Amino acid sequence: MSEFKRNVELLTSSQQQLLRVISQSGPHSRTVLAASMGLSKAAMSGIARDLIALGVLRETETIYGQGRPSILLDLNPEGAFFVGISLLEDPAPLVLSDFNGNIVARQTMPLSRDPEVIATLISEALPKLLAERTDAARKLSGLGVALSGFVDERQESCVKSTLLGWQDVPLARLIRQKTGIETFIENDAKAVAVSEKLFGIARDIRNFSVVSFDNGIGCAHFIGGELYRGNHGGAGEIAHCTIEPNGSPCRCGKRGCLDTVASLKAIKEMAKTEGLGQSFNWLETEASLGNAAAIRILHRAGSALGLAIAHLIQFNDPGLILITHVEGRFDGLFGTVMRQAAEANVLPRYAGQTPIRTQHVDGDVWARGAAGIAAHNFLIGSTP
Amino acid sequence: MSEFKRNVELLTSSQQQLLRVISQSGPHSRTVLAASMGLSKAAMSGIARDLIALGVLRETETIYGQGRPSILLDLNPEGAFFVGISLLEDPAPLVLSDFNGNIVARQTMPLSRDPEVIATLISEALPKLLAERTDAARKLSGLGVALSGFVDERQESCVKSTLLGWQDVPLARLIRQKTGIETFIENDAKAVAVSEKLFGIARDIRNFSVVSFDNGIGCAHFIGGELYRGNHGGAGEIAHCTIEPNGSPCRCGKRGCLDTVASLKAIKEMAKTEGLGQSFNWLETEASLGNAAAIRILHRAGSALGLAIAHLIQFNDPGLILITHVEGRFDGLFGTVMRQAAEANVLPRYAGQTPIRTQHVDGDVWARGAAGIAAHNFLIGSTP
DNA sequence: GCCGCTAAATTCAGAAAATGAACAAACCAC
DNA sequence: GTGGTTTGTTCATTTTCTGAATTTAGCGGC
Repeated sequence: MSEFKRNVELLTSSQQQLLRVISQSGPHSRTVLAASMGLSKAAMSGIARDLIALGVLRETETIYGQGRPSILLDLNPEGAFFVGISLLEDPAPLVLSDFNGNIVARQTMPLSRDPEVIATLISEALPKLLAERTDAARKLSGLGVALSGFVDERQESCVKSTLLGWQDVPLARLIRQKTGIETFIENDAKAVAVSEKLFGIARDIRNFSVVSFDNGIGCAHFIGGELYRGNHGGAGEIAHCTIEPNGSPCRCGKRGCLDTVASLKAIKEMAKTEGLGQSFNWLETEASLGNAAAIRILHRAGSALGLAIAHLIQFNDPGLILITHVEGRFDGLFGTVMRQAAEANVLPRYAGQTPIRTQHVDGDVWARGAAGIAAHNFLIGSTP
Repeated sequence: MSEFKRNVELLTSSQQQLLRVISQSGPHSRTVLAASMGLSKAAMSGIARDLIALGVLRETETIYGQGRPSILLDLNPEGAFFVGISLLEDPAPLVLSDFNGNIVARQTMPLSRDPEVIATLISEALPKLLAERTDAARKLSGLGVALSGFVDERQESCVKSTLLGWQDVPLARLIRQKTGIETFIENDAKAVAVSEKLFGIARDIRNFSVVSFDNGIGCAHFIGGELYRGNHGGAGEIAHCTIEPNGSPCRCGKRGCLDTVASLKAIKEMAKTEGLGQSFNWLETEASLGNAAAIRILHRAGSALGLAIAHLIQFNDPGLILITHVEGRFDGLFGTVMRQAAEANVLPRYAGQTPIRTQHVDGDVWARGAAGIAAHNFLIGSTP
């Protein structure tokens, strides 16, 4: 299966640096890029020419100003392709993604809890996935896997996954051995953040945090244009920050975690114990009709999430908070209270300074994010 | 006065990169450094030779293993000198610091609120400071100023300082014009963090946070070996995170900020309203003797600080939390409660994983930190 | 105490990459 | 058009980096 392996070492360190700068700061002209890399225009000219010839970069927009117009250089969406796999669903989706995050092929495979079996299933599903786009297969440059749990700093081993029942499973190595493709694994929320940085709304923002709102609450930070994983790979674990001191017990062993109040799962459970319907949207509708219990639940959840986001802003001063969600809505009571709580609990001089965006995403976020992890390593991981 | 200006441009970008890597990751052998910079041992050999000849680097420890022993390369403390000035005290201290943070000369000057006057006072005090060590004066490579307030991302202008009554004051430019020395200004807590990274306990830790416990509570993060300033220069503002929802009003306009409960000033004020002595150490003594009011105050403050630190750990997963303090103690009730609260409010699997160290520092921290800011820019700021 | 063994650091010719200055290209404003 | 302005390219020169061989400095076994 090693015919899919692409030789990344063909790129010089300057070429890699250029890709890194573009992926971190967005498209720019040769002159700007040269300056920001500390190189001469002459050098940049040659590097850009080579990367365009290789099909990795391309010229996009032309910016007209005083003198000769400048031509923006950007990653060529067709320049490299990545496979992304999500282990959060059964069947597990496999996607083939280009450099813009467009999904050009899609497959599924059964989910297993046995790492060896997963590696085998992937290596069996890959030919089917790649058969749809043989041109992309030749430019395949990496494979990423998103899972729920903690991943070590090398993005190689799953340190702990409650969902999968794993502890210290070197999944990336197993898959790399079976497929011959450069493989990295990552926590689900971090994968989504990478995907938003490379493909989404956060393209040219160097510092931002993504909060993924789902049955659990995940979070990941980009700092200085790179994914910040923390010293033990645990950066962004806002779900278990104490938001209601002496609140309800959490499955983590503490009390009053954000997860027990504001996650979709918690909201649904609170609704259930109040004898209300278990759909988030139904709750929102009831709240808008004046149902006191629904209002109470959504208000409590929204304030909790808003307070956590306020802490995030106070602590890290990001340029953007991006809340992604598959289910649910942020245009009702929950979203309004969340925004109000966030505004009310940051320093007044910072209130309104940090945009909080919410974004509805489809069910392929995790797989697309996993592909993003591979792309991020292709771009950033190559030269530290 | 430009005879003090040192030409940094004499260093090639590889030389600067080497200094940066050493300052971020601590001393290492040539072979390790070559690998981590992606260079050949041959290239490293030459670069190291040149920097040693320039007096910027030096060989320190010899590590014996299998084969030829490796020799660690480290910054030469005598390789560059920096001036640091603190605008937090009156009179304002000026220190001349070497690359190890050793203060080799010290002066004071009167404090003013007029930026022009400050620049003039500095340019007048400098010759006195440098006269004590003419050898160091020749190697002077930068000047840093620490102040209480917000500083812009270029470390050039003070965006806002309540203490000094400033708004958008381009202090660094003024000082640079008067003295001819490369000048940077910085927030007090961030300056302390830089100083601990370059000179202190956090030398070879890439990700850590410093909490400065004083009349106010400051905080700054190092991420990826570099000071993280945040998108508006506000990263680390933990003092105004809401720790007691609907708590006492804070001077910032919100309620229940950490600052209103756990700062030295807040503790003293709470003691005052309870009719107790106003010294922190006295409170600790009383608490140990069973004084209920003293216990209550210290317990409340300690839990609040501990909770904020737990959030910090959950959000950013740093490799170290370093609490610096000039006054006060952390070996009594306050410190114990703080540690317990911090442990109790992080994910159980992370509890105990993040060391929390407390460190008593002398009154020159701010000035030394300011010198560190200059050194940090000399090392890191040169090539982004 | 000598002989391999290992790994760090150095040397040096050849290869690779970056520079600088001059130049071509593309647009705006008048 | 024509002058002004800024981007991007070309190419000989200079700087920097690499690769392989070599030297250096200790370790361990006998």
